[in-house]
Amino acid sequence: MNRSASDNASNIHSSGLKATWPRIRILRLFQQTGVRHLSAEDVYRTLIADGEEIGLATIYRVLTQFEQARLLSRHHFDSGKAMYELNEGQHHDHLVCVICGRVEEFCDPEIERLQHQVAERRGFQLRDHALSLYGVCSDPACKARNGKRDVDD
Amino acid sequence: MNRSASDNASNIHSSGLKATWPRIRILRLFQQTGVRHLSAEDVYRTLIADGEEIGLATIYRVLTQFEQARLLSRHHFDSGKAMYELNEGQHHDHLVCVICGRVEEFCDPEIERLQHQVAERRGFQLRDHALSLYGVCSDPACKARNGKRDVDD
DNA sequence: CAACTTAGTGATAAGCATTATCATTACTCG
DNA sequence: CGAGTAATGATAATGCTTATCACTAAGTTG
Repeated sequence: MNRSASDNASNIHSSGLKATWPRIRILRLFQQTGVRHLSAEDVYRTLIADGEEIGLATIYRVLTQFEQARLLSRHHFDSGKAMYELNEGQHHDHLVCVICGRVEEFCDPEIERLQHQVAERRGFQLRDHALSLYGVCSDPACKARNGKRDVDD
Repeated sequence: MNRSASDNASNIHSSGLKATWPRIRILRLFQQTGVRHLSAEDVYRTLIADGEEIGLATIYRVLTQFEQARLLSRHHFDSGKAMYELNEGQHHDHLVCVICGRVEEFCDPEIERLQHQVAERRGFQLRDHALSLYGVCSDPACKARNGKRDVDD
């Protein structure tokens, strides 16, 4: 726990940020194995529940800084709230369960290739891309609560 | 203009909604060739500029109803505000210019197929999917104002 | 190591897109 | 046409996020 704190300190430092307790605690939370995708509110509630004293404003500020520093990446799914995850280099896309909200990741090189092809054909210089699939995940509880509608495509 | 108004009236009617002036005006705006993708604010400002008397609350209400009636479809790009476009049946994805905000559409059956394949493999029952490519469009003005960073993938 | 300089924190207010409320108005159908 | 109900629009409220600002703490210098 102290070891990972110092690791984080250097990570944070090398991004040009001071290694303060709130930043270390936030980064550590994302490094813990468990749920990979967290909203600002999620982070806030988790840390408060852990007995930490931290303000919501700090959470938002630090998440933004970490995103700019490329320590985290931000995604906007359909929920209206931004979700953050640890940036571990390789790009990937998301499957979002419309029932339980769980997020799975996937990586399909062929889709990536086709995306670049489309952009090139249209004369777009690609900067970023986001692919999200929404559906009912494999959890039996979600399948059970599954309503009427099916694929929209 | 009157002809299209009555066309709209029946469109709206067959969705189980009363054919009121605000609804007719909003639908007509989307049917006019021109910019296909509009935010609630865009719709509001355009109608006000046209001398119409309409409230912003009505815009939001009607856009939501039209989306549920499948007359329009809604997209969340990175801007934070929802964009609406006329729903003409076939699914497509979007290229969004990060400089001028223009939205182009594309349709790639192979990407669609691969998306379904991914969902199936993960045991997801697909409901919806959204693919947006962000980049600098082919407009010379946008290319000129193009900064440093390149593809992130 | 102590004073210093500046960045960081947290409570709270403000901002922006969107939704809810509610009295007034306008469709529709008989 | 007139009753009944749905729709409108002004405004208040909500939810997420960013800005403000006095105070605290990190890192630095003498």
